[in-house]
Amino acid sequence: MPDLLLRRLKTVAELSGEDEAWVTRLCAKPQARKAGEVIVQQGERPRSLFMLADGWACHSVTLSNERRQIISYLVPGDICDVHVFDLEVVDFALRTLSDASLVSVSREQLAETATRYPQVAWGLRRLTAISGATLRQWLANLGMRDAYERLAHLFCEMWFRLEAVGLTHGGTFDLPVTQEQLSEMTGLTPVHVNRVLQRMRREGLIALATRSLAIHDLEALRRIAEFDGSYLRTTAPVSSDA
Amino acid sequence: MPDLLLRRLKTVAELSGEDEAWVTRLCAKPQARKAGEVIVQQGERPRSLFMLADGWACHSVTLSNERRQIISYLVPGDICDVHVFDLEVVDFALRTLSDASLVSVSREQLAETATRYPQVAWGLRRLTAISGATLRQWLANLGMRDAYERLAHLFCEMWFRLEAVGLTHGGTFDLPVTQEQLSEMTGLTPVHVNRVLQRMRREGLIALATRSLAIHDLEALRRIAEFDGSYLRTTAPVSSDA
DNA sequence: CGATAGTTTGATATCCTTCAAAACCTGTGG
DNA sequence: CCACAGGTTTTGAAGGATATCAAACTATCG
Repeated sequence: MPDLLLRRLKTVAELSGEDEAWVTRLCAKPQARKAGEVIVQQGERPRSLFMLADGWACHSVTLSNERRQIISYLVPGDICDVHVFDLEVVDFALRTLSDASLVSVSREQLAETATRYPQVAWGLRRLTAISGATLRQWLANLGMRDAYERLAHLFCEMWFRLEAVGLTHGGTFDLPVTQEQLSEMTGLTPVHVNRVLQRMRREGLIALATRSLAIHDLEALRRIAEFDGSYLRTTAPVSSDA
Repeated sequence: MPDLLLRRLKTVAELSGEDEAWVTRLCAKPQARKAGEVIVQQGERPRSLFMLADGWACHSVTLSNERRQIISYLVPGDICDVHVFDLEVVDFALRTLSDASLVSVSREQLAETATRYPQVAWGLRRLTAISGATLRQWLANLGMRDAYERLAHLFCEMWFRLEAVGLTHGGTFDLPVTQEQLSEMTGLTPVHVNRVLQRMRREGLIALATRSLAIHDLEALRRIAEFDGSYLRTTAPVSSDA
């Protein structure tokens, strides 16, 4: 919880002391939210930009008949959507998956960031670009892979994203998500997710406790999913521009 | 072909005469490409930002075993990816689907746009936001809908996107895409796509000629797909900001 | 300790894929 | 103008992956 947002930003951009101070100020007053709260409704006008300081959240789209798809999940250090202010209506909901802590950035603060802290702005752009890439990979995941591969891919991605913010401990990480929610992420049935998970356990790939996932054989998971994490782009940045 | 790019931009932002002149200049020298060419390879460093002046193109991701997923398709007036310059490597390929005409914008030109033509920059941001929304809807499409609904959704989307740039004529539009490619968009088998198309014809929803699609019952397609086009956001913009 | 949410199980139906071959176009060269 | 080549669409039969439904279990928490 000690500024994971700052930590995350620093993985994608070089920040000066002033930059850091500004970011710290932006993150000054995080709001606590309970699991399962709706932070932003599909169809609302954008009020502010959210960044996730702690906990998990997700973007989702809902159809009339109760069908719901999780479009992306957010872990600590992620920003929710930099483009919010560019459209008059947001096309997806933002919901917490676990108890969470959110930082809210106003339109004005964002504008000020752009003009006075270009490195921070650049970092935000890069994070945005990364979540765009993640979305594309996910689309590919749904389109090309079967259930087994899909879940393997998901777990690989989670592993690397959480590792980047130091949220893994010895092959294990917190997974505050039900199988039903995993099914909403993967476009599968809860029942089927359950069966695939059992298979993965039987094969010694993972172990799954109530709120945490242990990865026993990351290499195997990567092979199964043909996972190439380069889209998560965690290398140090080289240069910026205006 | 008379600047569809300009036309598209004007659907999302108010442009002054100078803005228009600048856009026209950017679009001065379009390059012609044949169908099926690879414009940008997965894994390349970004060289320039592409905008599609004419024809169809797509972004795609490929897995080793020949599996390929079309991540998004581009129609005239679309920009290919504003975030190219924010990452050191691009994570998806850009390919033409038909003979096409592409405008290429350099890093410097983009920077100049940002500093000297804020309205144009705003328009580009909005178009980017829209394609992000489109991507999310597509993900939802793959995750929640069956083959029949998926194709219905795709056709609705195509209809409204093409209409926005004046590329529909009396219920019909050019569709320079094989069933195989439709299958790569929807994550289905070519064979199955074929069967669903036949069903749609039998039901009087569409008619499909070699290179063009006639929508016979748009309302029915919308109902089937629960299509809500508001994410394509084609209303006039209200205000900008720095 | 009982209520409630989450996970597991089994049996059955369906959608979609796979493979392989046939039919159909469209453009090209003789 | 015909014939043929190559790509695209269509067809059929059969298998596999995933969904559906409903019930039994298992945790967790007040």
